[in-house]
This record gives sequence, C-alpha cells and structure tokens, in this order.
Amino acid sequence: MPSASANGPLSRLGVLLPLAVPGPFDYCLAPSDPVPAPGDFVAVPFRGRTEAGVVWGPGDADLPEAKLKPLLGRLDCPPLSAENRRFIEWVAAYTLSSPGAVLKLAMSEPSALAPEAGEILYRASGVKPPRLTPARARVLEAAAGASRRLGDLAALANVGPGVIRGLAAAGALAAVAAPRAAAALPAPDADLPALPLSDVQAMAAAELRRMVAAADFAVALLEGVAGAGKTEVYFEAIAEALRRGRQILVLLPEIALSAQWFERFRRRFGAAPALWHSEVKKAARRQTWRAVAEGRAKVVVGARSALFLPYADLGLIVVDEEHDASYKQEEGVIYNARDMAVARGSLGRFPVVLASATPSIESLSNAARGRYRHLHLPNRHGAARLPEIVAVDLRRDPPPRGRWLAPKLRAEVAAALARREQVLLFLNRRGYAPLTLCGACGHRLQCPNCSAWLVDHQRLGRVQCHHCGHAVAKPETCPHCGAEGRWRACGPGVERVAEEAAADFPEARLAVLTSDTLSGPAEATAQLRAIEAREIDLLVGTQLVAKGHHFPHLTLVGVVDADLGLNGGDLRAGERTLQLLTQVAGRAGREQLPGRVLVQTHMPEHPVMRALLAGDTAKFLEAEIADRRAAGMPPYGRLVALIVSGPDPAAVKAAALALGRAAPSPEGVHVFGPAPAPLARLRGRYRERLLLTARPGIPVQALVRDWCAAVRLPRSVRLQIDVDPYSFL
DNA sequence: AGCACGCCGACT
DNA sequence: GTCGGCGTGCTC
Repeated sequence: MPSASANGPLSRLGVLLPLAVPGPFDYCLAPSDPVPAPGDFVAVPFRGRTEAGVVWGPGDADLPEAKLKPLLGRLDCPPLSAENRRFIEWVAAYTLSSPGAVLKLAMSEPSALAPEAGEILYRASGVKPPRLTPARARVLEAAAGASRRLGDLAALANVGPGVIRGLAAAGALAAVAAPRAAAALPAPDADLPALPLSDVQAMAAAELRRMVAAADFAVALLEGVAGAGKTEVYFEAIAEALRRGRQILVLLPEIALSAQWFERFRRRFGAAPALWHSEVKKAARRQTWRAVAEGRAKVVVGARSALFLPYADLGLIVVDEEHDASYKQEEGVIYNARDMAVARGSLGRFPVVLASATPSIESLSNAARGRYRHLHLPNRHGAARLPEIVAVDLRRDPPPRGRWLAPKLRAEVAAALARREQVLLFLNRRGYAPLTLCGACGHRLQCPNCSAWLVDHQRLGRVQCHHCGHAVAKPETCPHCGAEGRWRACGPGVERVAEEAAADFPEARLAVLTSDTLSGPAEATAQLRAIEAREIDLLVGTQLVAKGHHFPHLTLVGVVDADLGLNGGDLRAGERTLQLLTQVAGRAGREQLPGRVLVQTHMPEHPVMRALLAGDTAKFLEAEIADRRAAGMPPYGRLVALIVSGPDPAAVKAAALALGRAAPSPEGVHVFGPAPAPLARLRGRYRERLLLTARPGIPVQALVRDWCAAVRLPRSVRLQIDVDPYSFL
C-alpha cells in the first residue's frame, strides 16, 4: 500500500467537482489519512461549503501547497470506474464542455453518494400499555414475533400510525434503529421462453448474440419497418448479455409513454427493468443510481441522461428509434445520446445496437461504409401488411374555408368509422391554433420573452409559448386596440382538428393525444389501454402517437398537414419529415386488417412526398446522401454551431461580430455568419449564430477551442457550442 | 456554475 | 450620507 508522505506525490490529489469549471481542484492529505484512489467519491471543502467530487488524478504540482485545503474524506459509495471517467473526459473533449459539467450529469442524484439512512423498526417490548384498546391489542400481536416498519405494522394491524406512536411512547413497543435492507431488485431472466421469431428475425438475433458474445466494440444498425419485430430481435441481444452477467442499457425516446414496451419486456424477461428519466422520483433515483453503481441493476431503460449513470460493468447499449431528434440534448452540455452511446461502446469495448424503422442518414452512411453491420428486417411480422399511402392534393381538393379535412379524407374517415374501425388524424401541432390575431386591428398575440407567437390552448383556456413555457389566460380584449371578442384563430392545431372532427362525426368516441392532454405516464398508459380496448373510435394526435405504439384496430391514418416540417432552412427537414410521416403511416393496419394512409399536402411532387407515397425511402435517402456528399454536409463534413446569446441585442451582435472576425480559415474550413438564430429571441435572450463547416478529418474541436479562446466576450454574453448541430442556419 | 467584491444612481 | 444595480474575478 502506498503511504502519504509530507512531500510525496500522494500528499496532493486532483478532485473533479460537478461544476462547469475548467478542471479538477487540488486538495492535500494529512500524512495519517488513508489515500483515496482515482475514481473515489470524496467530500472536499469548496468556497466555505462541503462539496462532493471524484478523485481524478495526482493534481497539479505547480499550484503552491499553501493554497490547498485538506480533503475531508471518502464517501461510502462505489468508486467511479476508469471506464466511466474516460467516458466523461471523452464527452467533455468532444462537446467542448468542461469535464466537471459532464460529471454533473453522472452525479445527478447526490443523495445516492451516501448509503441509505437506517430505518426505525418496532417490536413488542413485553411492557403492558396502560390501556389496552382493541386496536392496540392488534398492533402488539402483529409486533410480537418480528421487528416491523411503522407502515407495515399499521397496515398489518389495520390501524393508523398514531396508535403505533402512542404504544412506542408508552413503552409497549421498542423502537430499534436498523440499516435499511437493500431493496431486492427483481432479476430479469434471460431464459424464459421468447416469442417465436421468423427466419429473418432469428438470423438477425443470432448475429446480435454473436456480437455480444464477442464482447468487443461493434455497432449494428437494426432496420425494420414498424411491426417487423425489431424489439424481439434486440431482446435476444439483451438476453445474451444477461447470461454473461453484464449490464445493459436501453435508450428510448419519450420514455414516459413507453408502457407497451415495458409490458413486452416483462413478458420476455419476467421482471421490470430499472427506469431512469426525469420523472422518476428522488427515492427511486437514489436506489437505481446505487444499484447501477454496485452492478445490481442489470437492465436500465432510460432517456438520454441514463447514458451517464455509473455502470459497474456495462456490456451492451441498445438505442431504439436511433433517428429520433429527442436524443439531442440542446442545453447545458450539448450532445447527441446516440453518438455518445457509440463512443461509450468503443471505450468500454462492447457492442451497440441502433434500431429504427427509419434510420438516420448518418447511421445508414456508416452502415454503407462498413463501419456498422446492417441488419435488415424487410417485412412485417405475421399477417400484417404495410399500409397503402395515398396523397390528397390540397390544391385540387381543398377543405372548405376554415376547415382542415379535405372532402376525400372526410369521406374515408366516415367509411372507416362505419366499418367500426379506428381512425387516427395526425397533426404535429399542439393547441388550437398556432397564431391568434385581433380581427379589429390585426394585433398578434406574441410571447414577451421569445420571438414566437403564443399558441391558443382552448382546452386550458389560455395562450402559451411553446419555447419558454410562458402561459397566460387568453385576454378578453385586444391589448392593442381594446376590441372585445374579436380574436381570430389562424391555422390548425390538434384541438381545432378535433373540434372539426367532433362536429363531422358526432357519434364517434374521440380522444386527443398530445403532451398537453396527458398529465403523466399513468394517464398515458390508461389512454393507450382505452385505445387498445376500442373504447376510442377517432384519435387526434401529435407526434406523440407516432412513436412505437401499437394500435391493433387502427386502419386509417389521415395526415392533416404533411408539409409542416418542410419549411425552414433545416439540413434535415426532408429526412425528418419522411421519418415522422413513415412512422405515423406505420400505425395503420398492424394486424389482419389492411391499413390506409391519406396524406394531405400542397406539394405531392416534393421528393419527400414522392418517396412516402411510393414507399421508396431508399431512393430519397440515396439522393439526399448524394446532395450531402456534394455539399460537404454531414456525414461528409463536420458542422459546429456557435450560439451567442444575452439580454442586450447590441452586446450580443457585437460579440458575435467579434467572433466572426476571429474565425479560423484553414484549408477546408468555412465560417458562416453571424446571423440571427432561428429563434432570434428565446427566454428573453437575443441570439446570434455562427456556423463552422469543415472537411472530414479536420480536428474541429481543437480549431473551435483555439478560436473561442482568442476572443474575450463580456460577461453578459453567453457562448454555447453545438458540435454536430441538428438544425442548420 | 455560484458567490463575493467593487464601483456608480435613487432613497431615508 | 446609505442601499443596491450587476460587471469582474475566483474557487484548490
């Protein structure tokens, strides 16, 4: 064992704190102190307070000894492994953020750093209470044999907590402090019978099992249309990793709404996985964090933040719906969880499975270049066939003024409802109307903090901003001209489409499914159950309904406005619109009945619409890939976006211009901008954007780091760096 | 990231 | 004469 000597290298340690500061801070050790090892969680004094951090390295020898404060001690918590620490360093370097900011993602539940507090157990002491009521007698009987928790005892004796406290105060119950028993986690069983797999599924599953067995880094792109059975295939990879005793992480988008996924998991493995997302409560977070660190939690299912849990022995990551934009974290440390998952697999030498019905161009390109294995499930499993997709040309067959369903769509909805089949009307726009203006003076309801309109949410009786959350009661009178009751709704949202559908089909049982109508996971599950149980005939929803839900009786999907995502200068607008519409179309006809999709569009000749209607995504993607290659856009070039923001527009503009003047210009690198960001004002901050493009192979991180270091920005201005931005311009 | 220090306008 | 605005700098 090394011992700390007064002048030896171990008398000083670098401790990384979960803060956005450049690097670790040094602390000294008293000669008698035990020497913590790298990765140990420790308590240190920092700015007059005690903070938790992680021993990161030997410390910086240049810093004078006199400045160092003594490390307070090791925390009772499994250390952060070298693999996890390397991942944190890697993500920080890649995203151009500080390691401390990334460590903060890993230390997201500070209460987990100490073991759970003990609990009080009660046992009958043998002392007779002064008055023995029937309730007291029941309690004493229940507490005669064993020590029990207050809640358990109360339930067992069918009394309130007061009775037990009273007995304890009277001395009839002895209170004993006991360490809380670690909640036994139900272990998923890899060897329960799996659903029968088709030949194609079985081959793909065998390949994934081989990759897991090889226990080395490899990426598989598992592609298959909605209903082709991707989940069952990657379940076999999970089973293989379980048999080998490794931990498994499954990333899902919209995790709070994935009840059907959990049901399938429980059927296959006989136990629930550990859950990790923003809505998981504190106590469960603490338990899961520790169970993951101790290696007891074998399967973790979570949102992107689950990537930073302190896994003891991670052996497989599955990224389901890998193309999904919600994997992109847009604030703080800006990262794409799918890409970081691949990096995590590379560092940990284990396989990563990317699954999607509509893979991203990046992943397809990696597969085409032989970097990823491409596993294809071409058909729907069982009897289900792919739906027929038909365009409704809104130029020739428009709905009546002020309405949104074209006559043709309305007729088909009526026919499907008459056949007692389920119908989905899809519109990716929340609320009643995206814009509300005064019929007297033309004043538009605008967000005070953002350059965005306030969206009318009639069901909530208020207008709200979808960017900052600002919400106010809808005013009676126009704040500009005082006219009363003259508001005019412009354009449709799901609420407005639902209103029209309710008027057109009064006998249909209608439900609106958006993030606004669902209060939480429990209600989401209930709604999905009601749809499955055919208690709903007509469903109106946003993209929420597109993600992975299986509606067995749904045969007709009407896309109210297919053109919605195609405007704006987004690099991925076409790709993303096609992915979304393909996913929505995939909701139709997943069992015996054939599905049909009507797509309302003003531009049926647009390449995205043609690809969707012909069911030929591949050709569209080939053309898109060729365009990207020609333009040097990702994945044939690198992008880094710089967003300068602050409350004073002049200061922001000046800072952005200063950055623009200092822009690097080596061969193969271009900097565009500054220009006002797509949301020129957000949460009260003005935003300017610069975009760097670089040929592949150019080390953009070093370039951007040097660039930003050369420009001194005033404190009121913030600079965010988005490596591999999703939206362009 | 926080949090204190520090230097210029409206209040008792 | 103070209270407080947020610009600047440091935290081992």
